[in-house]
Amino acid sequence: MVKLVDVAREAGTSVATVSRALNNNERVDPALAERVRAAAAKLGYRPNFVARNLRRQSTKLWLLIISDIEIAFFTSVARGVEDTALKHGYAVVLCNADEDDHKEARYVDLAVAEQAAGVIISPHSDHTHIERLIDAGIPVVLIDRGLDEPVDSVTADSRGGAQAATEHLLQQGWERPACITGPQSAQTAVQRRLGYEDALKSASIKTRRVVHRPFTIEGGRTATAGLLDRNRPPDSLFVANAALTLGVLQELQTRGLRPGTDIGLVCFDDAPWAPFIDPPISVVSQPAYRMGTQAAGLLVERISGGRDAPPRRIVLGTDLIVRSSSLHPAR
Amino acid sequence: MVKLVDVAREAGTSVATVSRALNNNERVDPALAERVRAAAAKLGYRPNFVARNLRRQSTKLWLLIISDIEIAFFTSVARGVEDTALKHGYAVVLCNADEDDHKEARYVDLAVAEQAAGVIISPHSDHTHIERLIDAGIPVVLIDRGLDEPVDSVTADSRGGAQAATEHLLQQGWERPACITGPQSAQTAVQRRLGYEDALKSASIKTRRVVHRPFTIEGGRTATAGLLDRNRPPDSLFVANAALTLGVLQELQTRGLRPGTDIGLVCFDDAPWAPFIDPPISVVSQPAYRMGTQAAGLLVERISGGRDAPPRRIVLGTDLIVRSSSLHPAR
DNA sequence: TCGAACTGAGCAATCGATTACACAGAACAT
DNA sequence: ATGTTCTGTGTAATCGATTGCTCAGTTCGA
Repeated sequence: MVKLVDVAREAGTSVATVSRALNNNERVDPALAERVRAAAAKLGYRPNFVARNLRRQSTKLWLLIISDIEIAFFTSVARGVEDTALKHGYAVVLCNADEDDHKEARYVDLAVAEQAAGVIISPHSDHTHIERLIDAGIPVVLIDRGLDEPVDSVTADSRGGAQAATEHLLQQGWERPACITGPQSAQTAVQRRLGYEDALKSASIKTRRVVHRPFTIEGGRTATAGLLDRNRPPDSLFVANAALTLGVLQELQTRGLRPGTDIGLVCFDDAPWAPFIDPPISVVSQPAYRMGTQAAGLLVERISGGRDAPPRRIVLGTDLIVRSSSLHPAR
Repeated sequence: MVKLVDVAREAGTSVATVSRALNNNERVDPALAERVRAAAAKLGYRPNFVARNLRRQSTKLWLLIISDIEIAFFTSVARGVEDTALKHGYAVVLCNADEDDHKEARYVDLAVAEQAAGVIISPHSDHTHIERLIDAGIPVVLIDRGLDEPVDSVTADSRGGAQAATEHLLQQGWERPACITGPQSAQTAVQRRLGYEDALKSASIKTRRVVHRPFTIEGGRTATAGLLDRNRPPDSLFVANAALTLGVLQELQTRGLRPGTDIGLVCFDDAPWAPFIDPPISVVSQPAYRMGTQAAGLLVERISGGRDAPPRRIVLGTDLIVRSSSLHPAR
């Protein structure tokens, strides 16, 4: 590897001058600077970030720790974060915590040890590890899931969206809805459940029919099976995420039940395939990409601006997209 | 931040001893080592990786550079890589090159600058930047897409899978297939096209009907529109990836054409939603997770074992999964 | 008993880039 | 002509952990 001292030798000057010339020409003779640049190019010099970071005690690297990379929502978020980061000269790397507390902790430690410039994280549960980041003075922005901590956050209005979705089912004429949501530990799962219950309350429906499961296809399948095997099974479902939805569809298919005909269905989180399912799925859509850009924006401000400005919580609205799966056959 | 010297002071010894005690006790008095560990724990010491990496000239970090994070195939690969990496003590971060040469170059530079222990990459095109990695002595494993370079690689048998898919269409009784594939620059796109053409050749069909597009929903849509607007439109489609497939479905829906009834359809790459589309999509499935674990295995061997062992190319088989979209109504 | 071999621990060099400080020479003021 | 300021460059300290080298003290064999 060619290093600063090699460039200095080639250009016939000192390492200090080379460093200055290559960085921002702060008072370096233009002719010399040009010679240095030429020498660096000739030798193919690439700065060693490890050394630079050690000296500067800072990096241009963000960690984006997401709770499950297989959820399409997060990949859109990631793209939003990345596009914004790039504009501000930061590189973003993704870490997949996989809904696993232990893995999340590992990545948080990585952020500290590598002295990341900032972290955007969708915390797995309330019992999270962001304290370590705060202790280490690393700016943090929460995404998708908020916490009680005084930290910047960007979330979608899960509760409102869930309520709207459930009200839509009721308006359609479905009478016995159920809710399939994620684990109790996930704030989004709880919020979506609460929104569902808000709608039931307004409609004076007493039976709750709520099932918590991991946010997975398998979770959706078993939850659906359990609900349909009850004595008084639900006639419609509000499902809290796209992975769960695939499991629901699988179980419905097995039983020969057709959404929109035999059972009403609305899901949280729009997926690119939702319009092509048989029948097309009605969904609550979240502005995933925009959540990413907003979170990145907050992080940039937090890093460069005031570190002790009061935390900001951005809540973005959701849209109900009615397709066919939620329509009642009688109407 | 508490550092080694603080721990040394607390434990009443020198930094050298603390370092040794905290690493692998190589000849440190057990009692002293215990005192050191206690001091470290009390002070909450976390090693500074930046400094460690600089000194050791090596890290425990892998970069996984994938060409598009929104493709579900890659997220499965990522999980495979990660699970294996973890077992061997490496941390993996994902970088999304987004089918963009420039972004890919940025991440390759990041790998060099951060002195990554290894890189797994699905190169955007032949004109790739892995030479820089090789020059820097960083072990590389290619995934999904191979190159002419003498580098380890793990790929799926795209050509064979495409051929099998196309032969299946022909056997079903479809007579005028077309192929919608990715950009010429992507090796997988070309291989799948070639497999398609192999099948046509065996069946003595002369008309090729091949369209190249970016691997996106929009690409699938416009390709389908273009094909159907021809004088003699195809009666069936072989589509080279899941994103393209969504675009195809969109256009077919617009025109009121139903796969398996009005037009035959087989797609490369199984997606979790494929069974639930109307009608369920026949696909060629790739062992994505296993590709990830295999690639990680190669990288581990390359790092620890011989750096100059001859490169290995692993090609994994694919499975044709017949659902309904490819069936001919006459049969 | 004496020297060789070994053990455990500390000193100081090292990784590569940045930057505080020093300093020579030019430009300028008096 | 002499002192002051400014410019551009070089020397050396620094970031924090690792590790080669050194050395005091101990063990062991002859």
